[in-house]
Amino acid sequence: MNFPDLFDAFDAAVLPPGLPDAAVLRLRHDTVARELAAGEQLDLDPGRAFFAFLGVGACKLAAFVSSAREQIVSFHFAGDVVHVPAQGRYGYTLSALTDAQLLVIPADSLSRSGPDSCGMLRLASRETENALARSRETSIILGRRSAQERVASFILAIWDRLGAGSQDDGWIDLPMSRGEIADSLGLTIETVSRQFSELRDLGLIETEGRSALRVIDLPGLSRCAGQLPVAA
Amino acid sequence: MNFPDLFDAFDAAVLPPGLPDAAVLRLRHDTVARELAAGEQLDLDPGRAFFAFLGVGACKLAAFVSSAREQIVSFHFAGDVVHVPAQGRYGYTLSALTDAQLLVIPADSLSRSGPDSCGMLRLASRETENALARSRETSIILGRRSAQERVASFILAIWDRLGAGSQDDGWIDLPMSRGEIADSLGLTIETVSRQFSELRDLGLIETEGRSALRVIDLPGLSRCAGQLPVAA
DNA sequence: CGCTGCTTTGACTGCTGTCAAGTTTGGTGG
DNA sequence: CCACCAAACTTGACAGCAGTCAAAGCAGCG
Repeated sequence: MNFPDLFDAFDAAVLPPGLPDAAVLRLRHDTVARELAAGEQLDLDPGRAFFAFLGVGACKLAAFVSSAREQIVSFHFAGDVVHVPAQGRYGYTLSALTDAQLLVIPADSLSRSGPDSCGMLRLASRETENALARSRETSIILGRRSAQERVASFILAIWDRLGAGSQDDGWIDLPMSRGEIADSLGLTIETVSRQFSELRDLGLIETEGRSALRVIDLPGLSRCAGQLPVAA
Repeated sequence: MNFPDLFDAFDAAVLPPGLPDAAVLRLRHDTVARELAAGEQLDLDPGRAFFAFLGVGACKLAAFVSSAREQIVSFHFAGDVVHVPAQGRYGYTLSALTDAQLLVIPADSLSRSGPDSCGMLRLASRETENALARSRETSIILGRRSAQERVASFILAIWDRLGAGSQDDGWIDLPMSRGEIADSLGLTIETVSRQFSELRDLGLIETEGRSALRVIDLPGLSRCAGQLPVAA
């Protein structure tokens, strides 16, 4: 996918309808396309915040905590808009899990003044709010859940995200390693592996090779995740 | 403080300068003042998102996880703007730790269309972004830190927030209980209490009664918190 | 002064991290 | 097509930290 196609996809999927052409054109002007190979990391000015629209592939947003370990803030897939914050107490990096194509949009280009920029601002506000909601859910999972609940929650989330549109045989491919799963759940590789094995032994999931995964018993897995129905 | 005083404080502290009078007036019209006694909970439409400006007092924003335990998302103090999200997977509540006075502003009233509303949108966007940054830091702390590091981080954060403007003798009053601290750090009451005792035995802090606290050795406490200097 | 609820401390258990082998996987080059 | 290799994954043994259960100590308040 080249820049025009990527931008069109972005326009169709994300931009609110009815934006003035001038605003879209200016946004298009500020936007840059990037192609990342699997494992490659997006190199940006750490002092500025960005939004990234992921057209193709899968990415992780990670905070640098120490040389030994990073905390993965979120995983993203085709069609997602990622909020990459400016460096505060921690530095953030966006890296590709698979070959990826994305658009990079400086956050301040969405919030520039001007009579026609309200739509852009609303977009930025909405995406930031989405990111906030996801982040707060992450906090809840990290604060209160056992290893098994975390892994089960993770599988459910990935299943929700990748299972629907995937092939009909019900298998999905995890684009991230066990280590990356561990880094996103605040666990070690070994514990993640053990929990995968246990969920397999319980007959809730099936795995094949490093990355193939199938959920057999969705309600059972939800129970393992400690999911409560949303309080009415 | 009555409504006009509260709103003036909000205007002075938060609203960007140069907003059109009409926009400020409309915002003022959509804004409601609330007074909460300690322990009381703000009762809002759970289906809508709000911003709250805390004029006086201290509050906690909590997510309802199970009947046994809540996850406290953040603590807030006089002058803060709190983002109270609409109910998603979890319901959120804002409760007063001390007697509090606050302004409640529906989030959509900041994002309503109109040529003069860009300033409001920018405000909403900025506040949401602040909340996101704090939430991501929380995730990092919950995911990767030991009990002692969490408690030390918590004390440092509170000290930063309350220590500066406080009395000159260097004591601050914690408005939250050990249980609430535990709920915000993903620990149990007993562990929090043990860590307070240990930090006291280490000569890093001093406590008196339930709520009085003084930091004696700030660098030492930072070391206990496992703070890394921001990577250059 | 005595109550109630919060906090502290102690003993013990269990989960998860650490360390250390094995085993599998998927790719690479012969 | 097969053999080999490095990296990723799995499994086991063990230790340590934090949770659980229980009891005692305090603070604030009528």
